[in-house]
Amino acid sequence: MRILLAEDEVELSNALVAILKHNNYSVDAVYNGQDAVDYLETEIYDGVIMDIMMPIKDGITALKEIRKMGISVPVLLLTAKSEVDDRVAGLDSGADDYLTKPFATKELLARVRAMTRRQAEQTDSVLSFGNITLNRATYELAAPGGSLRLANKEFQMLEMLMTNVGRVISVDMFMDKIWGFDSEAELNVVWVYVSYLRKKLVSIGANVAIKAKRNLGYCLEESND
Amino acid sequence: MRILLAEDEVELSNALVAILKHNNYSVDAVYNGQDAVDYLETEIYDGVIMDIMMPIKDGITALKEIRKMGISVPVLLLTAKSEVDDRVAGLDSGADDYLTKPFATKELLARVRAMTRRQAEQTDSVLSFGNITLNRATYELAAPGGSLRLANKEFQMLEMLMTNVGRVISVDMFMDKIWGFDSEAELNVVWVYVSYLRKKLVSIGANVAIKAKRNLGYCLEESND
DNA sequence: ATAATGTTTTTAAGTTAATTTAAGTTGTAA
DNA sequence: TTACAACTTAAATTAACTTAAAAACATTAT
Repeated sequence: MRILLAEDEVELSNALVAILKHNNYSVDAVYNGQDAVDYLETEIYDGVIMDIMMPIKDGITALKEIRKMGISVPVLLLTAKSEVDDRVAGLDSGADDYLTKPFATKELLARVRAMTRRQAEQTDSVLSFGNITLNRATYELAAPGGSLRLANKEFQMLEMLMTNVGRVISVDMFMDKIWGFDSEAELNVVWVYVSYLRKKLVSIGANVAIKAKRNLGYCLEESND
Repeated sequence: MRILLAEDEVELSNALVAILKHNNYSVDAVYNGQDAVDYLETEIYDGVIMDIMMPIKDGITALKEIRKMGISVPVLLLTAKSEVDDRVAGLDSGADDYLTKPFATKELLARVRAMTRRQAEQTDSVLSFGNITLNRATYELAAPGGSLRLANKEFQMLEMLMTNVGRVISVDMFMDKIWGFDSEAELNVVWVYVSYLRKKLVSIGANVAIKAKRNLGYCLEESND
């Protein structure tokens, strides 16, 4: 689940990124309304958390612009106590929900979940490629030879591979999306999980394999044997 | 019992959520008519409390839309003293009842009870899965080996599991629906109640079990032994 | 009011599974 | 044939889950 966070207070932004990452969201952070608009124009997100008071371009203006462009991504506005009027303006401009600062992280997460739930129900809950299927709701991986449940990281790796069939995914990309830029983890973990996944794919008789492209990364390929 | 509250005044909304939660309702709060329509389209509620004056889409328009979509959930309209005419329009548009602001919380609760009573009489008052049955009116849990009465939270947990057989329910979702965002309770309580329910299920010889899907949540499964 | 009872939440210690580290092994291109 | 990238495995660490028990809170009976 990809979230764009537009918040100019660096400390708060960093804290939110950490919290959201820890809750299995992929987060991109920007620090003003203009960047938010630019990012939303070129990338696809499942939800946006946007502060109202921001330099260069405020949250309301940014929101109006993206709605005018026909981008219907759900938006959660952050407002300070004193900005009551902005709140109404925000909802009028196409926000889906708002939250008053300061807020409990628990409530933020709940609202983000509520915001993205509809979105999640619409996207395909079962991915398939070759003779394998991956259930996004249960982490169940199935093939003719059997089925098993993947662990969190295993699932995220395979999900990335299956939603990017034909493209090569670099180790860095796995690290960024699954572990986060700032992660302390060694690149090694990616290799470890590739190894685990391969073993599991073989064990259930899958006809797809994770192929290494030396110096580039990995991609999923169907083995026609 | 799930209630959708559509009220744009944040203070009032928060107060009502607290009161309703305290009276064993699960409440989702939205702050405009459009969100109310969206929520009602995707989720099932036992009743709706809707303010008339709201940004983006007013209560009457929202009500008309949901009736047009064939959603027959009971709706209680909140109207300001000055909006007498709206009241008539509201009842014409398919509202079940209305209440004039300001109102006593006691009266609100009485009306909500009245509103949901019919609904409760219609919906299955006994859930069943495997060899267990759960009586929604008496909180009685029964299986071949005996029966017992569940406590409030125990009941709500099992009710959620039984109305979502086959789906995995996350700890966060339990927290959102049963305890509410603003709850101070630790995630831990969910684990504790799972433990209680398991013990009780075993004690009455149930052939269903609450299975943990690590990192995802819990689901109910029939054990075919 | 007070005690007795039942319910809910917290604490804490034990158990299991997932994740990461680290160190050794294999494969491949220059 | 060497150097580096890719891979594998086992052990160590960390996080998720389970359960028991006690504390906090609420309700009912005495």
